[in-house]
Amino acid sequence: MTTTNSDSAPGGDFIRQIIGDDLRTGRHGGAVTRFPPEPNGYLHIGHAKSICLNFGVAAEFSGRCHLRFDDTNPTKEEQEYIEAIMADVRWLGFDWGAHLYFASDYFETLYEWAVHLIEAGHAYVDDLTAEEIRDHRGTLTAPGTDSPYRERDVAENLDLFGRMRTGEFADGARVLRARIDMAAANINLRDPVLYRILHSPHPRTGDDWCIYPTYDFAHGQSDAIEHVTHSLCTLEFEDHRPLYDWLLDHLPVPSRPRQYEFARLNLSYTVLSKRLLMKLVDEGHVRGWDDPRMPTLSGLRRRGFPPEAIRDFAGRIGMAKRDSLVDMALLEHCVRLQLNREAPRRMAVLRPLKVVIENYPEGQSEMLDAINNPEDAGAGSREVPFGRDLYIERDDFMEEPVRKFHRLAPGKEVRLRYAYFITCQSVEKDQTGAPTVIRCTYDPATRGGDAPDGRKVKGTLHWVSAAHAASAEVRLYGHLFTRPDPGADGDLLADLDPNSLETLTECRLEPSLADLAPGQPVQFERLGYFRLDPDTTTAHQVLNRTVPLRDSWARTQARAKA
RNA sequence: UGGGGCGUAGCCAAGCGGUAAGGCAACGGGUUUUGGUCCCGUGAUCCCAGGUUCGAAUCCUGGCGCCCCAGCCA
Repeated sequence: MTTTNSDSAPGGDFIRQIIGDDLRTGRHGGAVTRFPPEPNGYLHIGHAKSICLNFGVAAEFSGRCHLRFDDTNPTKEEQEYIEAIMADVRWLGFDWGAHLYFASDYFETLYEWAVHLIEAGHAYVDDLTAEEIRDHRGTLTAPGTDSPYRERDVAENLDLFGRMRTGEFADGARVLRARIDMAAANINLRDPVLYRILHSPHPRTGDDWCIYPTYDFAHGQSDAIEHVTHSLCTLEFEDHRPLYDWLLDHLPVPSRPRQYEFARLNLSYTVLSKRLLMKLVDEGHVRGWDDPRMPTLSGLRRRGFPPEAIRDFAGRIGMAKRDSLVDMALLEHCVRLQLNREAPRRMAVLRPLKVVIENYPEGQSEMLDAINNPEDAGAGSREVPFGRDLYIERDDFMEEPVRKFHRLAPGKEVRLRYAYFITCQSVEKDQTGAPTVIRCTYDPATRGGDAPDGRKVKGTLHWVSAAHAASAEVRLYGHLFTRPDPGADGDLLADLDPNSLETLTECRLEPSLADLAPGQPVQFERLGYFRLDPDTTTAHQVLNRTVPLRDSWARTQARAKA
């Protein structure tokens, strides 16, 4: 038995327990799972939970995991999504090897099996309209009534179904239905539709078909064809399991998969529904599926979330059957954990405030050593230029410091990281009273940041040399929504946070950042983790803030205000 | 008043009749040239009520609450 993370119990979650039992008792020789996306949108972090489960289980139980597209509805599916989904799964770190499949690969077999059902009297062609079928279905508490076409004989059903295939009828004119029980308490068993007429070209099969199987008629059979042993899906399919089993019971399938359901992921301050995400994109509330505020894998990737962090997150949230709302803070924690290990440190000033070191010679500069990553001795160090004119963060100066403010203020001494102790001598302000230039003196004896006399300073500030700084645009992201459960009051858009994106255009970076590589995460000391955005050009760097560093000072201040 | 699920700390989640793991968050403390990281510490009797048992979060009965299902979507 393998445990992937510290918090999983010896037996693993209920799914791993079931699979472990099945292998132990010899029910199966190995575990075969599948991740079955419909190519009608982009993958989001909820899918990542399923991907990590399916591929994870396969790896842990020496089995395999297939990537199978559930492409049974050509009116909603596109090649663009197929490619994006494959790229996302790979990026997340999983490999389906040779096992790439499409439900559409099985259309011919599925058709033959439909004929098999008809011949056995288990399916019939129904001429009722969609509305009539709905009316005949009954309600949650009242049984349905049989369609007048339910007793058609086999020959007529066969003839009609064949003519459905050849394109003789218009969309919606007829459907093929399973002949089960119109009075079943489970509505999915009230003669579910198996095939519908859709004169629509398919991304994979083109114009070969004008009838397409429904999800219910394709999924379980596809599992069986691929010899999937454990078909893992979300809770809303629980009601479909009796139908899943019924179909396998009545068809000459080559294997017998079983379906198990787990709770889908809900994450606070965002939505995980392809429909709602598409709405945000279509209505322009975000810039696209890969907007860094989106919970899509492409959005998280652009934002700078490492795939390792998402996998770690998937392991930590557990796997159960109860509805839950996972705290976004847990995801951010996983991101920081990973980035703290791997991201080299740099200095950047997001909201610059000019500092002049009055006793530092004009025109002079020097190089100072800075450690690249205190968490990784192998990361080495670099040189950072220092000079008379510097920039510090506006937040790091207060003319009238509040209690416990450890940063720069008139008369106070602080350390400039890896540089010198400086003391604020005077402040220049504009008409509004906002500081424009801070005049300081430095102590040459504190080069590197240590005072030989042993004196201490409370604060250490990041800084950038004005003469050497590069300029950049930095985009800060917050939650897309203002509340943990957006839309709970019925109006999703009303819960959008208008301040979820803040763009800063006056940022100053230490010169070594000029050759930051595209996929390279970086920590700006005291600020957070950042990564180049694809909007970057040779003339203009754009960085995304992946996630800020934890900031206990900001928390203390917020508490003081409240 | 139909069927299917689920109820353990603010949020996740172990537990599988033997006396409530762990993570996140929060709060306190230590280390610190990032108010970062790291380290230490602080919280529950398990939806409710009965019952079985030497012993119940775990078994039984009855309530209560929440989620899903009436697409020719998946």
